[in-house]
Amino acid sequence: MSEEKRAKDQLKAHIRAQNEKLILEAAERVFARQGLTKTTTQMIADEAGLPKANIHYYFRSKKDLLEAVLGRILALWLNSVSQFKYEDGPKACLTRYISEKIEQSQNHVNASKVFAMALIGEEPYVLEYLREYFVGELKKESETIERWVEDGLMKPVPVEHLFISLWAMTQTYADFDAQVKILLRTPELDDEMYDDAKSFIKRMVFAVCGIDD
Amino acid sequence: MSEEKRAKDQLKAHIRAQNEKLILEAAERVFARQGLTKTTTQMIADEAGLPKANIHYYFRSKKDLLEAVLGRILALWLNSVSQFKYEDGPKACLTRYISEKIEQSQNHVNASKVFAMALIGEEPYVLEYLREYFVGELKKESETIERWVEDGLMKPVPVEHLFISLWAMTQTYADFDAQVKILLRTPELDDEMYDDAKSFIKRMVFAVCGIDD
DNA sequence: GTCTATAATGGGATAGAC
DNA sequence: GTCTATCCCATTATAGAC
Repeated sequence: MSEEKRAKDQLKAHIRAQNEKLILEAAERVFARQGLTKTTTQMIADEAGLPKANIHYYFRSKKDLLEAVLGRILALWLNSVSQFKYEDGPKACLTRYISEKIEQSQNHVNASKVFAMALIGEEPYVLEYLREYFVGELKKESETIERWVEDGLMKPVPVEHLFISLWAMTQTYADFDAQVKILLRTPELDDEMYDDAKSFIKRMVFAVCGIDD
Repeated sequence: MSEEKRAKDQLKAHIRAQNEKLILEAAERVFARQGLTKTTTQMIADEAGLPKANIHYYFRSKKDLLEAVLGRILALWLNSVSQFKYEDGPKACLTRYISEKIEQSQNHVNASKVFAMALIGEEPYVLEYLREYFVGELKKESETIERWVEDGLMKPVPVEHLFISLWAMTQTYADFDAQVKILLRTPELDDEMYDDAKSFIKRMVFAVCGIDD
């Protein structure tokens, strides 16, 4: 009997995990397309191919669902960008960082937009995360950069403003892709355009840091 | 009689102009704080100190009101940034451009946020404007830069990406000020911080363009 | 031109049958 | 765990008195 129960529980857990994933992915797409408030649970249900009541079965409220979506994005953000390693030196680390950030914009447009919307709307959930994790990350990176500066591997730069600029320049290709497409006169951004963005941003950053290109 | 009528009309026009301005300014603030969709006409009415029906008297629909707000912002955007002049040279023009863009972020935080929200939400009204005016502006600036490059006053740069980066770096201080404040560990952005941003962005741009600082 | 009261709609959430 | 039907509330918009 207890074995039968365990099997049932496993099945239930599996169904739950599968449906939650389905809903979260559908929600991310709809939130990105429609904006956080304009999005209705009905739209998410339609996108997921489920009746609306099921959305509320898996996520108590729309707010809970949004926070779950944001949670996935924030975890992704934290894991998809490498930390600086002193031994690798500024050129390799900055190259990798810029490449990864642009690739993030390229491969996770929806996630980036939802994050941007939440940030511009000052969602407490996102601000809390920034305070908790991002400030700490930045501090580590700053210390590495300062050692590079001391050791004459690069010129001194205001580290906070450098990172603010790096995020702005890389994420703008996802968040404001509509504007970018208009300016580049293209219906879609292709690999070459992202590569051009990467190269240009690297050139700027290397130039200001006094790193030979 | 016709004179009396004219006087009345003038008064009416004055009242209309005054109230429209009051509503537009209130709406910009609320749209920036709450987001475009979360904002209700009731909130705008409260912010303006008027009953809700008056909002609809002056602006048929919420959509009309949003477009009127965006219209003011777009006009401001177009007028508050100087065009490049060949004779002034790259250093003076880029300096002025960056300063003006940062000052725009500093002095019109709400306008910048509403614009960003409309852009991320791909409001047709804003996209149309970008296609109509911005692409043309950019083309003029590109031509000037290309002449500077030909005449050896600066190194060649991919002009579209340069402008995308310039807008991203300068507007991020308004649009994502919540993030900037967290990273700079400050409750409010002060003049000194905006000056630091200006200096750093100028350094980056001069460096990549090969202009002596 | 101003304002109260209300119509009309749409959306979040849930009860309860299956 | 799924889904239909429904409740309830917030919101846009307007009618109509002043």
